[in-house]
Amino acid sequence: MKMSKAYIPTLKETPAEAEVVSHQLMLRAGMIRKLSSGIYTYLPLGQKVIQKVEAIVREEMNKKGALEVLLPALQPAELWQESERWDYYGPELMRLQDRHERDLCLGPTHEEVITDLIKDELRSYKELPLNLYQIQTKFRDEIRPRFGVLRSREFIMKDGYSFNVNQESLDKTYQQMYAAYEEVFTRCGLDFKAVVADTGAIGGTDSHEFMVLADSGEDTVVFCEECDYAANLELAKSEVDFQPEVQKEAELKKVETPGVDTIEKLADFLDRPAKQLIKSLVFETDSGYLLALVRGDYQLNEVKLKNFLGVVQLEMADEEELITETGIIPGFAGPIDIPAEVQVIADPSVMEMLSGVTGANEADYHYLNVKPGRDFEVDQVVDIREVKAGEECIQCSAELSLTKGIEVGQIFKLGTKYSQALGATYLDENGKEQVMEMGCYGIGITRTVAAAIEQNYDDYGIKWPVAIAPYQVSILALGDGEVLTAAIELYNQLQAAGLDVLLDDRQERAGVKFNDADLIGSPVRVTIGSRSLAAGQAELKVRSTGQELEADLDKAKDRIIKLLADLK
RNA sequence: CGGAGCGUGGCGCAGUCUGGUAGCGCACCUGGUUUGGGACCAGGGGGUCGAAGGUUCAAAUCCUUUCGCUCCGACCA
Repeated sequence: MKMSKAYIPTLKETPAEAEVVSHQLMLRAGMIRKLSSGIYTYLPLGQKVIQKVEAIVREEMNKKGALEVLLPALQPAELWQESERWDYYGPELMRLQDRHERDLCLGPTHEEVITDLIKDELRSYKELPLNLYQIQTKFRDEIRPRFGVLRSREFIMKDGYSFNVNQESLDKTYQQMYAAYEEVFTRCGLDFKAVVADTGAIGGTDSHEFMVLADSGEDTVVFCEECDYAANLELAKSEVDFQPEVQKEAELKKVETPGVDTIEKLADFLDRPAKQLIKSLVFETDSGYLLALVRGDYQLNEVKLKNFLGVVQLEMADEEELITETGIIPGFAGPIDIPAEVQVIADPSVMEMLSGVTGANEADYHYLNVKPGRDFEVDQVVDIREVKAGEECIQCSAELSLTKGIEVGQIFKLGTKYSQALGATYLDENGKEQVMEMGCYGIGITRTVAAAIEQNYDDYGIKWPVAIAPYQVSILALGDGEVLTAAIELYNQLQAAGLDVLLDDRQERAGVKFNDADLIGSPVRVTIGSRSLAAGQAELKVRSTGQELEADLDKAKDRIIKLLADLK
């Protein structure tokens, strides 16, 4: 592509609205423009990168025998009511009505549609397993779109769905997809980790997320320094010795603690470390109130609690209702002498305490010397705390670390959740009707593009990994006449060799061209000016490493091809 | 939804407190000089000041309502 003919509107200044690097650079490099909150237009350069990522995904999916389909984005409410997600999915689901006032939604994911298709078409075990995928725009009415394309309301996603005869077959497909995902993200040049993940609103049993490691990530990944254990913080477990150091049992004692309604204030007020306090949090569930206890120095992990309770929604109790209905006062809540109907769930970290501190369920009072079992009973002891860095790995006892990640893909074993609800069954060898086992496999295409930038940039712009660079080579013609002729000659040679090449043939000063080239971030930059031309040479520079070298014009093509090959 | 902030030419902003001819930088167009890391000179085009209503002789500026956008939080791929 010649720059003089291209539409790549680069920006010198960073738009004020862009907070994260990928958002800033995608705007500046002329890849995207915002239409509305969380809704973006992809300009030619952005579209080209998307197509590169899609091509890699297609290849790897096809290699595993998955088949591409195109599914409706607009879907009838009935389908979602059948799977009960019309209610469960919540306000995130983009809903609308047609002129007949029929309820519809814009698909955030396609389990319902695909299962509906399959249940009518597939009847025999002989036709299974089947693995279908789609790459298309999906919609989520995000509460707060942010970070540009990383969390938008409209985004491109690859979603795959497998239908298997049994668990064993599903396991096999799942493994294949896991392998395909590793291949996809490796080929995209990303530094990533596959981690054990929560299944959330999609549901199912096993799940892994593929996380691109970047500081701007919204997820926290827990991983072992020694073995292969890696999990999303939402699910991560650790080994911890909760034996209290020098603590003695003593008689329960109520003390006045005016205005001390947080763990921090309490630790300050009593001059005790948080680990000697018990944090009590009150939630509202379908079956009433629930008191969750963790040691003061831990954070409650709501996902763990939700999963234990088997609920999708979990709300902190409304203060006023809580006080009138149970007498529990937020800030001074505790497990001692609370109404029997309030369920008490404690983290193991609490149970070993000999002399803790809890709220007294009375404004401005706490209990000292609290001992679980003696002073209060708990209904369940469950791991509901958030893992902290430095704790022991549950697999090998080595130290755990935490890092930030951007989720670019997730795979699930759905089991029979949707096939059951929507009636996707088949006849087995014995002519008996069986429910299909399903799996689903997603990759955020547009998010992957942004994640790649989050991992590959410097002060001057993007440093594209070769495989997904919109153009592998940028040629800067610093002049016209012979210089331009030589540049076009090399441009033609490289294109003939199958490369995507961007030729800067604009009537611009050198500085402008250099800066745009750095911003757009082609892996290899070639400069041809009167100086180098006089010597019969072109100057090559590798964007990622800064490596510079000169090549004779007649050998430049081969040098460039070799450079690119080495970069992979 | 709670908290904070912002809407002035394509982009970045000043002007708003204290009402009085709508400005600056970048970008864009024309001509000239320049030409290896975002040139210079001269000339030029482009703005319902987010929208509606009100106060006033007079509103970007004051008042009311409303819409949009961004950030923090809850939530989530």
